[in-house]
Amino acid sequence: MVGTYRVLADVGFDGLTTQRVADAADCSQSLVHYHYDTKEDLVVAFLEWVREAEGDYLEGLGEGSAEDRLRAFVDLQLSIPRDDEHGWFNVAFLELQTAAARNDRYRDALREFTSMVDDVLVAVIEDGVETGEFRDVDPRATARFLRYALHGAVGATLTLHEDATEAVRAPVEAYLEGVVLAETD
Amino acid sequence: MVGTYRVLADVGFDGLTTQRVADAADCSQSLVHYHYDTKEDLVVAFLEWVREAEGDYLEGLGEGSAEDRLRAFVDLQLSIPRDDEHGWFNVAFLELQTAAARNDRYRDALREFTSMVDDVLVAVIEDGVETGEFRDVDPRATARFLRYALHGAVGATLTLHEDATEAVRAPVEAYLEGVVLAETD
DNA sequence: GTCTATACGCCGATAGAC
DNA sequence: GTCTATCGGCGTATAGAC
Repeated sequence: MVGTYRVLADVGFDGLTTQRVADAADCSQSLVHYHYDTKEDLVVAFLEWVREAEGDYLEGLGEGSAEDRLRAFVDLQLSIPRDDEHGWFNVAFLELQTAAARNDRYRDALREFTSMVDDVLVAVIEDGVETGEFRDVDPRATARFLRYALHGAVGATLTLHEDATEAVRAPVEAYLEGVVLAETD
Repeated sequence: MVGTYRVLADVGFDGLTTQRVADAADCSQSLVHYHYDTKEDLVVAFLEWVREAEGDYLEGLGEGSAEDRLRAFVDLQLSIPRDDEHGWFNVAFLELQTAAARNDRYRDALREFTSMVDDVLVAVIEDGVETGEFRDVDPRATARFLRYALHGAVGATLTLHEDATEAVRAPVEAYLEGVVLAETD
């Protein structure tokens, strides 16, 4: 699994081969097939393995107020670096998502990621609405809109090298203030 | 070029091979290489070819007021169908975008698409700001935020089969009313 | 321009020894 | 569990005839 992560970061999902995973794990290619019958099995197992780490990652939102946690989420998304191993792995993760369009098993596995994110966001927004920090927005719809916007920005940064993660900060702020956060004036 | 389009829609960028393009164009594989030295050349030429069609596509925004044209853009993006040839081609286009992360030539070609979209959107928003239909928002930042949000939603619909294009309509409307459109009350 | 034939490599997966 | 060896297939690209 660790080897798979490195290979994905190195050469992308497109370049993921059982031989490269074997090299990264310092074993023979056939041993990879001994543990995972097919390459598809390997990938699905990897996605389940990495999902647990993702859970911890989302814990990084901390405690604080609903507004703090929402802002922490935005920062977390927009702070994905472009040139280190983590960034390159995220590129591979985007490749995997497009592969999911034609592969049911990948799609099911990846949907659990997005629903995990949504659940966290929905909880934060519901909390904010209840305490009066936020306006009376639809938590689920707002969560998904925010997820899509940030995902789109991160994708453009990682793949097209747009300066999206910076450029989008102000508009996101405008959205939060104009639609989500309770008016303070 | 037409054959390439069909192949991409059929089997995706991952499944794009010179042999399949040859089959779709009803010629031999070597003839493809006669016209395009490498597969990469073929893809770059294809992207330039398809960009012209994209220009016409964006003309579909029509005339109308700035608000009408902005809404037309949103509808245009959110009405991409998931199961016809056009939808599958868009999936392949997403694959191509992720490939751009590791390929300079693809990246340059694709950036021209996004800057084309941005230019159209910026013009609409500038117009709206001038006429007073819109508030005094930053046209470029607003355009990109909107592009990212819609792109994220379309991507999730096409790849993960989320019902994003529907779910996002209300939040987008809330964004337009709460941030972009001039207050009418 | 268009073809057939082919070189050459890498892929996923399996067989079989240890 | 782990290895080496190997099969069959498909990928890009090229050579050379017409």
